Amino acid sequence: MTLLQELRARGLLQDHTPGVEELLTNEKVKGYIGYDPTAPSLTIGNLVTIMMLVHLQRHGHTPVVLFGGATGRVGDPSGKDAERKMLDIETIEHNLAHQQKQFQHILRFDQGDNEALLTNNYNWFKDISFLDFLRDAGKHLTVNYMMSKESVKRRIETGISFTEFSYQLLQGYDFYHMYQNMGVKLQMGGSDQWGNITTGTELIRRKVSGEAFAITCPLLTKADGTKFGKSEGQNIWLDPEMTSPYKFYQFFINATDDDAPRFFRIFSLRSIEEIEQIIADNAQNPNQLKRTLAEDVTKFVHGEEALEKAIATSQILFGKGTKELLFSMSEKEMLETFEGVPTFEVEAAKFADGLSILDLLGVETQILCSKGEAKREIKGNAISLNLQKVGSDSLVVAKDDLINGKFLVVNRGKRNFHLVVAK
RNA sequence: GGGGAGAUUCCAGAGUGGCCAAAUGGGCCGGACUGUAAAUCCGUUGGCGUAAGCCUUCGCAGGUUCGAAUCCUGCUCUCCCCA
Repeated sequence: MTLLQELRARGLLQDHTPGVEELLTNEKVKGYIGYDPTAPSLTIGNLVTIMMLVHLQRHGHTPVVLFGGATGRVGDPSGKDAERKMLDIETIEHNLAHQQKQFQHILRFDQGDNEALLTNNYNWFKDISFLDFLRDAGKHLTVNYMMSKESVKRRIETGISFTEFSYQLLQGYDFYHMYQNMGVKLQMGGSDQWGNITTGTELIRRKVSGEAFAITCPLLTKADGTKFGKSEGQNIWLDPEMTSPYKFYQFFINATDDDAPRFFRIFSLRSIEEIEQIIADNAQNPNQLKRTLAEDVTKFVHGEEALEKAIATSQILFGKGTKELLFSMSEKEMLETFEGVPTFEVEAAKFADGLSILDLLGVETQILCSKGEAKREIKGNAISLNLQKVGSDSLVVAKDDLINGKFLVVNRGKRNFHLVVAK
């Protein structure tokens, strides 16, 4: 199976330039994807294109990660309705360092003939003067050509700064530079990047009569049409400090049934044959499919050990968990189980003569925003303490309610757990 | 440059002197049903208070009034039309 066939089978192929198939069968190719350091961590949304790099490498080619240390300072208009906020340089450097670490878990950087490479376009842009750039890049493409791109057209009415307008030229220059200096012939990315990518292939053609190639993947959406990658309005990050492996695992468990097969094809490292087999076997059992999906991805991103913990926690919280079980757990077990569950500390003394449930929820912790909200939620039967529903907002939490004398498990709704630690 | 319209609670959008913490829809959150899913139905959606009630909120700053989101003045911003 060729790379292209594999990407297609996995739902990771939207579009490609002619001749890619031949290129990939005839030679070992270096292919890159650019990532803008606009956040301290990569997100699960980024993971989609990262999978393209993973498969590229698994097919014996060389994946190249390009960090937009320079272009991240400018902002890509693609898919944006409004001008983007600029980040300061310290933030960008900081983000970049973090993202770099994450890639080291995901791609293989230590493997002889096709180890992954990593570079930063600041390396070359920092030495190019504006005049040089106008001569070397700007001269070769017409404004008419640049304006014909969808990302630009969409913004012509509402306004686009010269800076964002120029973005495709910068990205195109990246491709050109890497083509010339690193032998990179392929650029991949989300389908929203098609315009920017082809600016690159065009620049390469015009400047050096070279031929470069592109592959894009569809933008991943959920069955309900909303953007993939957020949970309760929050981003799912790949950094375990920012999104715990438990939450990460839960993100997939909570996927809509209809999405599970698609997600599974995209994110599982299993062979496509095995994937299809598992999907077929679980046609009547979507929950099992989602479990397998969640396990595969969590293991891939966070490792075996983190996965085990995420599963253990999930089982206690959603499966066999009872108040009695919680009280039978040791302090160590508690901490391990609830690692990754949002945790709040409250002074132990406050429990000494009883702490009202409203103060606990709305004042002493940020589980809820206010006492008013706490009252509403309790009235709505949403709050549980140590896995038992709180029926009255006049409940007082005393020392005896603390597991091991220091823990409280509070949940709001059936999915949002919190750990309160008395200190 | 001239003329017009507008800025309301997360969003859209009612409200044109007291009955307005502000209709309705969407979203969010929650409940029921299920399977930690979707769909559906239901509830909630500024803060404090057990409550009566109090406090903050309708672009910003003043003013009129017993009382203003609603009236007046100035300011800022947005949109539309003409030039």
